[in-house]
Amino acid sequence: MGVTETSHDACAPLPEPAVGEIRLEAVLHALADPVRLRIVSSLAGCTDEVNCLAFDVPVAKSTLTHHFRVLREAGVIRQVRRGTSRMNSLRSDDLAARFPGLLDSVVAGHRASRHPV
Amino acid sequence: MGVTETSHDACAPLPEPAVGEIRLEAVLHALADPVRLRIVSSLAGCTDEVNCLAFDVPVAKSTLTHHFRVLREAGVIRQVRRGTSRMNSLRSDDLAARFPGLLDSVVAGHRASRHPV
DNA sequence: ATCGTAGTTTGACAGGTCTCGTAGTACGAG
DNA sequence: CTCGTACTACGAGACCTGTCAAACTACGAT
Repeated sequence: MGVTETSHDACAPLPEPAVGEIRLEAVLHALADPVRLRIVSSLAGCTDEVNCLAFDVPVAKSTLTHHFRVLREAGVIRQVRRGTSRMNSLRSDDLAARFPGLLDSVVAGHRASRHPV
Repeated sequence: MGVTETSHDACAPLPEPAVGEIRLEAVLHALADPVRLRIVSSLAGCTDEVNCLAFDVPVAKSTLTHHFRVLREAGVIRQVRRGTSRMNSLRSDDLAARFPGLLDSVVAGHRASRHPV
């Protein structure tokens, strides 16, 4: 019986807004937090997926869960279940399609303000 | 006595951060509110200064004062006293210098999402 | 089957934000 | 000087947010 694939697809991304549903205010609000900005900046750096606990932000696990949900529900990131982990990736293409240049300028601005050592 | 000009210059802008002091998170937070986003979008449209009550946002006067202060303290707008009015203008150049492309993409995104009639 | 790892859920708390109405200030016009 | 206009200041209330700890679930490894 091929129930495993239909009932709960282990590789399907968690609930997220469609490209056309992404709201500007939600994205700006999601990016306006230092912890989330740092996460996004990190994600923009590496090309492939990263699990949730791989970020060196000084917050508790549950707080991290909260921030990842805000980012996902705003349409900034995508989360996919992979074993016991959640792999996160930026929705760069979707964001660029809806708000061209926004993500790039934010990430660039964040890097610049964290004055390169 | 020429006290009038030195003690309180009627044309000096109200307290605002210097260009180098503008923080990305503060700007994003300032833009993440529907009322303020609308104000900024309006200001981006007309080239010259606009007084505070010239915006058709559905909020009380005191609320408007609050929003203008948030925008000014974030470094998004400049306020200058002119008679009994406060003339507001976008700090487009300063923002472009510090976070290139940010303001443009936000304003463009806001206009686009308010689906053109 | 047992254990450890990764993450979620819940409840709680402190603090911030948006909103308003009312009262007050500053300025120009008459 | 008096009046109206434009805006600010000061609470106060409702709501939202970021944070944590503790208990829980889901999965893989042994």
